[in-house]
Amino acid sequence: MTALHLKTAEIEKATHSDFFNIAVSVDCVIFGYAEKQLKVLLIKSDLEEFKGMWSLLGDLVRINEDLQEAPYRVLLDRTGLKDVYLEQVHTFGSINRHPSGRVVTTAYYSLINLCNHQPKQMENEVHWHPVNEIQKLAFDHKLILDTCLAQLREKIMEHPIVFNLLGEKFSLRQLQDLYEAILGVELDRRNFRKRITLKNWLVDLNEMEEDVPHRPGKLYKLRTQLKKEYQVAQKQNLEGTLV
Amino acid sequence: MTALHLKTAEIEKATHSDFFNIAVSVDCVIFGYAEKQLKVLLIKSDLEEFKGMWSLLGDLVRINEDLQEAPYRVLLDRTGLKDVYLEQVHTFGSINRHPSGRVVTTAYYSLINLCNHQPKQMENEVHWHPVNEIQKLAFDHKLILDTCLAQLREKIMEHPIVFNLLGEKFSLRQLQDLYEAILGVELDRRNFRKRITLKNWLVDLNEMEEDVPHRPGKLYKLRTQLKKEYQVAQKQNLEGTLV
DNA sequence: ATACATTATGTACTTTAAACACATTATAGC
DNA sequence: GCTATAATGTGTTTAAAGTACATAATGTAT
Repeated sequence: MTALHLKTAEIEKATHSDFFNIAVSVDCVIFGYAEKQLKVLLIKSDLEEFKGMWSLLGDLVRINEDLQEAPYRVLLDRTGLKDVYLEQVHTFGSINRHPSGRVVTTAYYSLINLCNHQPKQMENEVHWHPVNEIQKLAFDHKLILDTCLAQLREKIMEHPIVFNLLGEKFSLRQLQDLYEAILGVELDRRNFRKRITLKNWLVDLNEMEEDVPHRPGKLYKLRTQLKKEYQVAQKQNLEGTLV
Repeated sequence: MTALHLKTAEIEKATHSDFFNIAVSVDCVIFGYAEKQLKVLLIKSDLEEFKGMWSLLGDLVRINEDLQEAPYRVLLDRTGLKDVYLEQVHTFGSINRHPSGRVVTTAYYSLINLCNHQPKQMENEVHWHPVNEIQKLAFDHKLILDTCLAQLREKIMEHPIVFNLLGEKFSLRQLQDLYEAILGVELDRRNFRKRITLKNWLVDLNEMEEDVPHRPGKLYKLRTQLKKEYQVAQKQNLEGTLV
């Protein structure tokens, strides 16, 4: 008879470490976008075994918080961002994935608007890294990053989620640059425009780009309806620095 | 400073229950196919709180096994099947999802050939249930089932995985019945044939159905190449009862 | 033999995707 | 101011894939 089929009274009598012998953590692949590059927020690992290497932001799940709330807490603590877009991707649980003990970790990726949020990010050895320049990371975090990136790539053509990486207003060129940065391929400008406009995700703002060294493009925003559904207002920043 | 950033020496000094206070389990949504219905293998819950209700097959992850091995062990123990097709879907970790304590569970679905494997299944209050007749289950298992079914539905048109639910040889009608059972919709026979044959998944065996009360259809099998990639030989049964 | 059910195959129409051409509107240099 | 340049905005053409629907072929049952 296995532990899960014990009755409550029995499970309480059992030795604590019989059941609670694996730690549970979350790791966040925090994606940002700047300089036409997809970036990920990393922290210097302070474990001896991974001295000098970079790792994802993560933490143990607390006894009094839901699993799905843990990544929100990690993001709030480390970046000051609230209500970001988060998606669970996969749970990694190889025996020796963490040198300090048995830790099973659930990976989430999040999409945040890098432009609006510079202040808190540089503290504590936390830095943005271009995704395609990352060769290896501490723990199994490179695998986790690759898994999250693959899932992100699969999702972006069907669901309007990349707008979490952009400002409120953007041109189609900016949007295409973003898609190209994520997918790692070049896209045909005319076909891209057609695919996007057919999805009816965007609203033409009847405004033009300003201060660009070429012919200004029209500005668009994500439809309000979809914004509610797929995009999360970054309240903290909206009430502060944002337009 | 959080636990994950403690150095190894420090983590060992800390109280055990500071870190290992959440149990980790796996739950398996075991899909089978019979009588033109998609079925799932369930067990009678023996927890007081869910007396008389059905639940998924699951177990705590052991300290000396990888997370991804745990569902294989559960399937081997409960059904006797080895090398089945398994896919991780999602991890559920709400605080109160398990009445006996804090348990985070990772859900997997598996596809097994129900025809080849009758012997061990009936022991221990384990039964097959038609998926579309299931109203509620113990714990959050109905949510887990729905999540796995949704993921299965998304995957089957792009990846040749449903063949794990069928025997070696099958007619296009049998294959269509299976797709209809999984998707819960009726499909046009002629268009279905076209879509499947365009994918180049099948090999025409130049054999016909036998003992059917109508005109026999051609028999096909999954291409060997794909079988290696997506389908796992059910060794135990292949060496025993199977053709 | 005939009626009937099921398999097997084909055709026309629509939608989607890919490759490519051209006109428009701004900046920059002269 | 004029022109070259570079980016934006809008097409067309062609092929591929998806949908709706029709017909012929092959078996069983009466």
